Amino acid sequence: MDVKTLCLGMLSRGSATGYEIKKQCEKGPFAYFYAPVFGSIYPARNALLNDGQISVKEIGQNGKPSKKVYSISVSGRQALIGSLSEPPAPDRLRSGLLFILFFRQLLPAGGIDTLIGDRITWLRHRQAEMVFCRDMDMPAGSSFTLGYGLAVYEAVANYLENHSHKLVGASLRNEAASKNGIAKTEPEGTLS
Amino acid sequence: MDVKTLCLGMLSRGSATGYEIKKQCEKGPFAYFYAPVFGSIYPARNALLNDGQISVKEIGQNGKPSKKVYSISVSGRQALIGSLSEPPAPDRLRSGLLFILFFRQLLPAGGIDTLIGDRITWLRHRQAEMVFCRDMDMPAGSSFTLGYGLAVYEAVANYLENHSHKLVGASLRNEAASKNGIAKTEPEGTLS
DNA sequence: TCGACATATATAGAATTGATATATGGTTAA
DNA sequence: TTAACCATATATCAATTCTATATATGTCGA
Repeated sequence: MDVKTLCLGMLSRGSATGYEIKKQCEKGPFAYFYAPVFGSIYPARNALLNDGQISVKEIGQNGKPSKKVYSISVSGRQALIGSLSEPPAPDRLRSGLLFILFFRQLLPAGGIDTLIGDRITWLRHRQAEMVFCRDMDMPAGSSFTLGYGLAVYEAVANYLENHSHKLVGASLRNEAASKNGIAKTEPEGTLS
Repeated sequence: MDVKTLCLGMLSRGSATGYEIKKQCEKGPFAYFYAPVFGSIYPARNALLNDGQISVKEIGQNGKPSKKVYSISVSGRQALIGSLSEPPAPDRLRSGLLFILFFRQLLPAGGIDTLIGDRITWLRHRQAEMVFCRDMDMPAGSSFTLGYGLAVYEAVANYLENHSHKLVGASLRNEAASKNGIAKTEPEGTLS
């Protein structure tokens, strides 16, 4: 699913500006699975316009910069259905937090609990937003992906809450040991 | 965490070829959070070599194409620690499967259960691989991220197993209704 | 009234992906 | 047996996507 397909998907639910497409990607049932940046959305939207898969209607807003409201065309809807019919690419994730936690033993112990605590706060906040919109009237696909995102956030928040003490404890022990010149208390972890 | 930092992280655990870096990213406790492609790893590795953050030793393998084994340098280790000390960027996810399921009402009902079933099979397979390597001796950071990945896979597999029937049911009802010319049985779902 | 934030668009340069190419040896199915 | 396929190993290029930045205006609170 590339950015062009994502834009078609958003516009299949109703006409919108590029700005609105981006904002819709960041919240509600759509929030969990992909949120491209403006630098991706605007060029993709232009390409779709050139291909005739969407049309535009400019709306002046007395003084304010004018909106450009885009609508999906028949050929755009066909292209969307074509993309949806292809087998999905594997999910792609990049987590900077997990990278840091993985290499925790290279860092001083302080700050790791804050890092994890901040993430838990963020996750709980998102959950609250998502639960709020769960009550709304929506198609089965939307509520399914919303529930999926909620399930992941719940699992991650619980995991962090229940297991962070091990990580923090290991860091403190490691730090104390190295200060006293004692050999490290845990294995290296090498490429096998 | 960019690809250069990822390479430094992998090499901090022991010397390796570019090929080995990629393979290590795909399995074990590292598997869950990022796996760049060769096209990212080789250029990143070249840049690190030019910067003096890694060094190389070419090893001929009678007949076979020769290996280039890379090792992290002191400045590379410092750069890694510097990157690890910066606050992490937010996690980034792109899920083609969720995109398809979200727009399920645009597709024929057939095939959705297969799509979900295949994903469950894949998740259970990965879980088995990860549980296998959980028994090994590893630092606290590795077992923490391994457990994190396992928790997410478990939550997702369970969610798919317990909720896919709703999605498939809605699809079948929708399809039957549209064949009979009856108005659709579920809301549109528009941009608010 | 000054700074921060939301609405709205846009682009250039950097980073990353996807597809493809090369080469060899081992395994597997026709 | 021989062709097809997979694992090891490297590399590059075009297309895609991200990061950072720029512009413009209205609103809201300090």
